[in-house]
Amino acid sequence: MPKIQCSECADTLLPVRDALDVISGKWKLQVIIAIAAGNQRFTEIERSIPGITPKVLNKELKDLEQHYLIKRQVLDTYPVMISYQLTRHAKTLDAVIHMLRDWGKQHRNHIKKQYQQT
Amino acid sequence: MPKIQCSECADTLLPVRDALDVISGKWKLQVIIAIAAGNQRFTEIERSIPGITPKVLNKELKDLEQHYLIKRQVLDTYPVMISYQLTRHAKTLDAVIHMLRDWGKQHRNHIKKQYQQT
DNA sequence: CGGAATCCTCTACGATACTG
DNA sequence: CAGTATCGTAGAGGATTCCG
Repeated sequence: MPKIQCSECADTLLPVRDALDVISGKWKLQVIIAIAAGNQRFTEIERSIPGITPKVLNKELKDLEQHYLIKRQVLDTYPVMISYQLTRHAKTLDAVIHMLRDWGKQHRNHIKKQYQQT
Repeated sequence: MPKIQCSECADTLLPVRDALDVISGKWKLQVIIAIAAGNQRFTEIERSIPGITPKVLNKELKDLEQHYLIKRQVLDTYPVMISYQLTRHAKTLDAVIHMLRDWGKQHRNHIKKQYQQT
């Protein structure tokens, strides 16, 4: 008999899953960082992320837009240009990213130490 | 020409990726929570997580052990029993999980508001 | 320029059954 | 009890080419 059913922690699991959906995957974070760094146009972003293909970038941009993390803007030029920019909502991710980065570093150190001991 | 190359932020990307590797995926967090909740034995954990199969649980447990998040202990009984427990290192994940949960909640609210406006 | 179309591979995850 | 073995599926991501 299980001591505690996990159903009660849906209150934790669901939001965490929501958050992870937004930032996990191979490219999402790199795209966010690329735009945060000042790259606004499709090709600009594409070239700032080595290895990404236009198809994948396109999909990531759409995903991020659906999550209201970036805004797509059609510039009235000829030829038409597209500008992508982070929303205010996207900036609230900063703290999360920093925390993940710090824990990730600590984790890697921990692993290394354990490895040296054995 | 890209304004800023993403290579410089490997210092962020790599640790974040390390952290995400540990907690992303459909089951990792549920397993951690199940063990934190007091389930120690394989079958106990299995029954506390609806829908998980032994094969998948086994893989997750091995992954978590490799990351030094849980410890596998063979109990000297007959028949032999196995006990899984969180390490001290695993507890350092708490802050990360709470942050993800909070941001996830806030994110869901944000989405809902935007949806109502349109 | 900013994509869309097509085809492909690889890994996470699942169902079911079996074993020391 | 604590797993393995086998088979199968879906989706993420990749390579290449083409389009308005």
